[in-house]
Amino acid sequence: MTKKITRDINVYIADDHTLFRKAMVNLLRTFSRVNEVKDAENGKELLELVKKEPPQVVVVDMQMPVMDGVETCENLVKKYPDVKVIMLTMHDSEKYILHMVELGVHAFLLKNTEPEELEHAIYTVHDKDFYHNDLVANVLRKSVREQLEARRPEFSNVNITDREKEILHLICKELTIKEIAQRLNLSEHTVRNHRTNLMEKIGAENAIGLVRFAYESGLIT
Amino acid sequence: MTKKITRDINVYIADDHTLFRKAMVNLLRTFSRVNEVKDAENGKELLELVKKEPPQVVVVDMQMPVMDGVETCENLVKKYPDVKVIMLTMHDSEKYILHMVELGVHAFLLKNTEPEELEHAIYTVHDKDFYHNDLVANVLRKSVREQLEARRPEFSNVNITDREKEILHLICKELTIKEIAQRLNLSEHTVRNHRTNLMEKIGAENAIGLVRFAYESGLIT
DNA sequence: TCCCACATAGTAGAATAGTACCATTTTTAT
DNA sequence: ATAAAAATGGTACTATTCTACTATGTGGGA
Repeated sequence: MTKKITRDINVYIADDHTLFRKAMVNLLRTFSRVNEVKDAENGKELLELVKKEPPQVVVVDMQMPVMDGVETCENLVKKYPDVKVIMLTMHDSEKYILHMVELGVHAFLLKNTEPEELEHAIYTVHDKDFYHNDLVANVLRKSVREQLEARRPEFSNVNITDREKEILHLICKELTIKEIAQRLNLSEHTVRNHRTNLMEKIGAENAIGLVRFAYESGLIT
Repeated sequence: MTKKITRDINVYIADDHTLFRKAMVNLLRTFSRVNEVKDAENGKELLELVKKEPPQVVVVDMQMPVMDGVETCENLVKKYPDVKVIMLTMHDSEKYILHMVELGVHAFLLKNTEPEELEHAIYTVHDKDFYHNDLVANVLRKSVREQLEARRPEFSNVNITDREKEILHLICKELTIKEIAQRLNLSEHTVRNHRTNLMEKIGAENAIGLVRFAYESGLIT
């Protein structure tokens, strides 16, 4: 049986920088298994292209005006579950990557990767659904392990008392000071003082900052 | 500069089946970078060996009497954080793998993998801390995605406009209405209306609820 | 073309949050 | 036992949020 490489993958690319985008189009066309290549200036254009004729793979820049990669990805995975999404980015920050994986991105590549890796990624997402490079794999592993840490409610830096912690929880539940005071059988003054002290300790400008802290420190999940 | 392969890795193996264990010892000795190889019948014996002279890598069978791989692993990563642990198993069940990663295992291999993969895994955990094969990577990814599903069933169908999203982001940054209005060159009234509409859509009692939504829906990470 | 969603802007008043202090009692740690 | 930290309650004031409406221009979809 002869081994014949077929051009079996259509790839669309979305990036707002024309020069980069056109260069990518040319590069993609040199990949042996890539068949048709189309390009879009932003996520919105890309969605229109996909609507007309869904490709096997799309390559999306995360930073775009009009409709950025995140939003585009959300739409794509929801409406076209068979289209594999490869996200390109300059940020290797953990937050972004984790969020992208949660959304359902099939590969996550930094813009300084070698063309060979992109080619490999395209074939892998097409054949096996997901391309695992070390970048993503390390983030995932760290996340899973940190979850374990987060399960025991200890704060890293700031020393928050039990009472403060209790009140912070209730604040995060959208309770007002009055409601918290009632629930805990305390004076409103007391609750307000606790909240003020919390803001002081955490360095928050307002209650919003408290909630942010609660989420980011893992107190709330 | 000449490239010389040094035998720089000591490997200990723990498995209760003598035949398999001894065969593994022989196999390990054929690996070009493996230096000393010692073997143990169970986790307890292994820990004693490690205590005397910590190796770079240990290979542990998950199913063992006396002290099984899980318990052994817990002990090892706690007391000897520099020793890399490769877990061997017959089960590819998700639960096991996730748990092992949480505990801090550095590689997870099925017993039917090729010797070459074991060799590669040993070098990788030694040089880069963690060996990511598809088995583990897929489990991790699935876990991360399932978490997302678990924490937002009801938030999915809210339709938030671009402007609202933009303002929600700024609210989460602890900006007041006044500050947001200034930054976006809008009337304070407009910003307030957007926020009110957001609260309506989301079903929030106050700004706290908006921030919660932003975090729990993954808008903010 | 007509309608609707969206973004924009407004008024006015009630409710709540936030600032800046101080005082007392209880618990905890040295 | 004594000092420190935490929890409680207070006054007085200002700032901001929240509610409940109305209204206009614009762009996209049926």
